[in-house]
Amino acid sequence: MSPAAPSNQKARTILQAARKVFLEHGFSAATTDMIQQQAGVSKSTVYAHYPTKEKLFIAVVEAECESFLSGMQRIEFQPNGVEALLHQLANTYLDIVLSPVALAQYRVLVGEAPKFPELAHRFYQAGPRAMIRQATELLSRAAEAGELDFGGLSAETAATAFANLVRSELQQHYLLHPEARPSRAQIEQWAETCVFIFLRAFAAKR
Amino acid sequence: MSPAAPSNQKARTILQAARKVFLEHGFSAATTDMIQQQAGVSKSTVYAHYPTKEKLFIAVVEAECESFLSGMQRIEFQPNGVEALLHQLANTYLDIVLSPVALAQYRVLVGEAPKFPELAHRFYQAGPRAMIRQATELLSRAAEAGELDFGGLSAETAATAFANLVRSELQQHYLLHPEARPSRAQIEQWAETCVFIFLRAFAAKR
DNA sequence: AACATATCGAACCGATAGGTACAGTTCGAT
DNA sequence: ATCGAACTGTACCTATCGGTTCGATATGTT
Repeated sequence: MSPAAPSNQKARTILQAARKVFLEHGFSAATTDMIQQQAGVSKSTVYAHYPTKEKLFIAVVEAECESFLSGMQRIEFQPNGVEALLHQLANTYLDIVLSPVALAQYRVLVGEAPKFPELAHRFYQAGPRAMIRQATELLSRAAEAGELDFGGLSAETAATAFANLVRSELQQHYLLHPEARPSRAQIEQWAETCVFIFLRAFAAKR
Repeated sequence: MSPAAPSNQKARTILQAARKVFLEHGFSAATTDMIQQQAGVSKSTVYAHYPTKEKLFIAVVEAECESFLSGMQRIEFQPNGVEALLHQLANTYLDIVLSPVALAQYRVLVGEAPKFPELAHRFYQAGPRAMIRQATELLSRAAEAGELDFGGLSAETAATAFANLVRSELQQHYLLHPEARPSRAQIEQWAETCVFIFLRAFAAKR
């Protein structure tokens, strides 16, 4: 089964348990006992793998950031027309941002940002910034193809606006209403609205 | 000085101290000792006025919500032209949202939303929703005056889009970078960008 | 068989948390 | 002069926190 195995298996188990507990309670309110119990592991084992609660928290968040980043880069858009591209972007982004895990992580990281500034920055880069980087590239391709006209704004500014327009309203709502669950219909309707507005502002006149 | 006075003075002192401590450390990490010390008051006095730490936290947040609401309603816009109106709206909103106090409160409330759902909802209504309500009214007046054309969207949807476009990018950045401070120039530039985009989408063609 | 490693379980440590108890003090009102 | 409410200071209670220690046990390797 397991004991004397050179187990980094246990390390992963602990990390998963810690993730659940931290995302559920935040850093301060989470206790190492809860994590140990959730992992089904003895307390000594936890501290054999991670020296302190803080380091364990950092390990959890960094792992989550990496998975975010690799998940974003795997997304590929084959644009047949700008409108379809924008729809796909908006829906994909909202699916990620409004997932229970992402909302929980956002809550915790924002709440603990004063205590873990570097960590908050890493999340900022791995999450929102990565999205904007990708959107910038796709939108500037569409502009090169003559389908969009930013009217003097940079592609990055337009992409920033679009990403924030898509994200912020629903994200804020569900950040502050943790027991409510977003519906697919609501997501799609808001995505539609965002695409409509963006195209009204930036669709090239032909 | 004070003692046997029927003092709600002390209650206010304690509330102020609690506000500072809670906004600085969040709920879980804040201690009643810190609050007592900050207020320059004995521990017994704190518990004479507020039965538990939780109730004290709730009192702090509700007071802050009320002050938000009354502060919002006091704002008056005398628009001479839509563009000026949008500029004023954007700058005013950003000034509020990016103030250190508002950022700290947002961090705490988002972080503790799972533990205090009703409180988070009250904040949602007193903050973001109040802003959107006001923006909706002003924008629909501008639409009635023939200066805006929402192209089938409701005034509330347009106002929601504008408010979120204005707020989200910078707010997210400073939520996750607590030690950085927004500059007036940055605020005004982003406000300008938002007005530009909004007008490109919704300015009535004459 | 023997050893190293990983784990367990539970006791244990010092610190600190939220909250209470209580004896004494200061004031305003009667 | 007295009374009672508000307040202070401090000691105290109990629970729990993060973290350590240690003996027992079970395994894989040699």
